[in-house]
Amino acid sequence: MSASPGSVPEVRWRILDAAAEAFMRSGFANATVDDIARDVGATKGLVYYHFRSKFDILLAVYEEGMRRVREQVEPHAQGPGAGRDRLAAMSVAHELNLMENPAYHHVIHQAVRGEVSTALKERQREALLALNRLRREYELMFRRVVQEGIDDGSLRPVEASLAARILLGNLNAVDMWYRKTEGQPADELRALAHRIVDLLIGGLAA
Amino acid sequence: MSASPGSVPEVRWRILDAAAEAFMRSGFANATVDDIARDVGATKGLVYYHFRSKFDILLAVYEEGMRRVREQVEPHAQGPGAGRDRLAAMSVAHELNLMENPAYHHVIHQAVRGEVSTALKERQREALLALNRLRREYELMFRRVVQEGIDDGSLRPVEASLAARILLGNLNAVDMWYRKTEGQPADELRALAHRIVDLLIGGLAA
DNA sequence: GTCTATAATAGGATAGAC
DNA sequence: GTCTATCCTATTATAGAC
Repeated sequence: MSASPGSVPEVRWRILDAAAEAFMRSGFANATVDDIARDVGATKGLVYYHFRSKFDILLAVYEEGMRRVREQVEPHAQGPGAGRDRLAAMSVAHELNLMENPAYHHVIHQAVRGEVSTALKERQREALLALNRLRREYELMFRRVVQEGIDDGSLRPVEASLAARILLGNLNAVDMWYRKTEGQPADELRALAHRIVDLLIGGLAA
Repeated sequence: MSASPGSVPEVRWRILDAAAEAFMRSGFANATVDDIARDVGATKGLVYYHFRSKFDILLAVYEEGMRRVREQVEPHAQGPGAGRDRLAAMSVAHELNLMENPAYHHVIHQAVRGEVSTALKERQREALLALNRLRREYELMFRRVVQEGIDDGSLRPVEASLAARILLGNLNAVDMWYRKTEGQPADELRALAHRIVDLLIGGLAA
């Protein structure tokens, strides 16, 4: 498949996917550019033709991962429904996106935890900071909806910032144990996501 | 303070603490033995006198972290109380231990996620697997108590294994944002831990 | 026990052929 | 665009002085 003018060449996506997988498997620092190239079925030369450095690949994975999850989640934040219902819809969408793109999310979490810091050029530091700001805004969106839910009475009057952090932390914790299984039907995934969100919002207590 | 015969020399602890901090700060792979030595106020030579390799330091941190958290949490698993109450007590103890030893827990999480895999000697592979088994048993203890809570009616009849994973995942997610602040009073920590556990077990719903 | 070399090597990055 | 060959730096680990 040849790339149309101005579009992103297909091999770039394959590198991104392979990199996300490798970074998840071994951690960013342990994964080598050779690993990535091998998974793509090529050599280092190709990778360095498309990306300036290993860290720039990480940035691209981070950016693409955020683009995908925002696209799915943000539409649910607005709307006329109760805060609790919007929060649940956002949470399910986030969880589904995570289960469909585990490697991308895993890489984002490594970046947020700061486990990717090597000696960075100014340009790269800036880019990482910008992405972390984007991530922070994404988290604040959850907090805003929690607050709206408290205000409209659909959620318990808890501390919104703490509750939002815990909710999102929990949603993300799934990346510790969830692994995509080949050919798992979409409705099974949806059911799992709903059960998780129900537990988080509804609690464990009888 | 000189070490009594057979006891662990004090400098070993300082190395362990410095290593845990460095591994948390930069990730295991990025942290260098020089970093650790500098934080101890010594040079590499000292570190390699006390540990055979960087990976062996990780193993020691992992082991010590698990020892500390089990010591605090396991006593709450038994006893006559309702499952829900025991689960809450375990969760608070786990959370307090995490907030008091964030670096140790952070390192354990890296190991569980498999972000520490370099080329390992057989001896090291074995040790890592043994610790991961220990961790798994620790998690199963939570699941057992969840099941007991369901059986005695103090918890909702959910899927115990999923609920336990989510609970523990959430408790651990705190390591993403919590940072010890100097001289934070112990009862403030306790209050925070209780609020978190209350949210997790009681849920967000009104 | 602790330090100062220094050996050994892996892996990121680049140049240039094709 | 992609590959091969090579450079080069950072870092683990060791040897030996003190």
